Amino acid sequence: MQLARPDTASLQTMRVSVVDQLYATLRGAIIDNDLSPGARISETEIAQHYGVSRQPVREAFIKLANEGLLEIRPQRGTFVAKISRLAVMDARFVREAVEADIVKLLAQAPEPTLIADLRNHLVRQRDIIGGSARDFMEADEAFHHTLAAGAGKENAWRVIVEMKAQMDRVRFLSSMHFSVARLVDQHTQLVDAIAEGDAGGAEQAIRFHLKGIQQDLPVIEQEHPEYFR
Amino acid sequence: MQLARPDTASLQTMRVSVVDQLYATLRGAIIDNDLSPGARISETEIAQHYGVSRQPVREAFIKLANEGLLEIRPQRGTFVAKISRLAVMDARFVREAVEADIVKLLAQAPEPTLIADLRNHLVRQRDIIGGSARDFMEADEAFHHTLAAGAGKENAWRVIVEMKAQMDRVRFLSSMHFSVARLVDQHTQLVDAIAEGDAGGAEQAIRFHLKGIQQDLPVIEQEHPEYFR
DNA sequence: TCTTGCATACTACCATACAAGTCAAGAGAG
DNA sequence: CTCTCTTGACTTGTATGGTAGTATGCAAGA
Repeated sequence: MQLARPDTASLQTMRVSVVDQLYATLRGAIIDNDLSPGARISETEIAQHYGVSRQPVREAFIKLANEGLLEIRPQRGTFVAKISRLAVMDARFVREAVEADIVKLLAQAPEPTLIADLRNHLVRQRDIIGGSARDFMEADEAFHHTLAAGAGKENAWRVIVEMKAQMDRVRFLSSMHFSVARLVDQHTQLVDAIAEGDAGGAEQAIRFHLKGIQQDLPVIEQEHPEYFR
Repeated sequence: MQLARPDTASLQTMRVSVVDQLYATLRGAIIDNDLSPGARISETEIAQHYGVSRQPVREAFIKLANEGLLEIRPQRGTFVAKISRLAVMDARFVREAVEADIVKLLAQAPEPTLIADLRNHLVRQRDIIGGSARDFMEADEAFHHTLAAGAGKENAWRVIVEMKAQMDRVRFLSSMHFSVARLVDQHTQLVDAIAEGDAGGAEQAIRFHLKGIQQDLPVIEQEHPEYFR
């Protein structure tokens, strides 16, 4: 993975600060387990690797630490945060609470254009069945984002994205376990309930859907105990 | 407000980094409206004021910007974020969703020690009636924190704290409007419902309680339009 | 064998210097 | 007077140097 160098970067890309590029790159690497929980990384090392100074690296580190993805131990080093069972479960809890209220809102006043949009997502998701886990995770994120955006809760979506980061690390590790088809079925039930204006059914569907990780977590913890705190 | 200087700081206080001290100080100043929405602040200015270099100030700024309390405009300046009606409403929405699920959990298995703890909070809150708004806001925060902690959702509480920051700025401005007695009554109804194991009642109580800001917001926006985006 | 002291090589934290973008005031031309 | 351009004083972004705290390995001693 190569970060755009100042000299090679054109004027357009200069709009995005070095910090933001580093942040996005490192965040993706952590979630995709390219940087494994517990791994040690240093400001100097990353700075040299991408050909930038230590300062923007440091600031990217701070952002990731705020998100719970890095652990900065003063004068000791910086490490990819090990997965905390409690942190994942709490993230799941928050996400369920927020998304439940979102789909209730949607079901109380179903908009045909939104329903159509969601059904398009479902079609795309079915195409992915049997494909790569990475592709499905992206499609899944787009689907849930559409739900939040449809309810006019873009700011709430930001919260969910933060929570998702914790969960997605587990998701990625468990990508060989979960059945994409089953998840798409759950999405379908959710959309159906929203379309019918069945707020209770929609709430039940999303809550059940988001409880899925509760089954994966213990399995992953047993398979990769070194990734857990 | 004076930041501890390195030479005066004893060995114990050295544990807290300059960044964290600045962050806490500035955050409080913003919420208390000492730094008003739209106000311009610069890294250099703050650094000189507290006798530190620009770097820790900058990092504190970044943290506050991530929280939506500052707006950093590259090469232009840094400003206290104006209050966004949508951001406040979304923060309220997220908070209601999360706290609703928390109190449902509590009501499903009421713990006598927690109930007693909550009732102690209520007593203290009644003592504050007629007192300063600042005192009540602290007591209110402690009460809601006890709810989250009682459900074992400390990580969820962190999310709420972030959301609260947006709301508290409005709260502080509207402190001459709201009736502390009414809020304490709502807290009492909530605790009663939890104690009785009435999950539905507890949920209804917290949702109603947290909708209060919806009445304050338009009033504040009319009184201080310059604070809003 | 185990402990203790110390040299050494790291680390992140903070200070400082430089670079680059923004904006407004003012000089100068029309 | 009005418009344009330039200049310079800001701003934040990035680079680099210095400092104190921490881990580690080794040597000396119990």
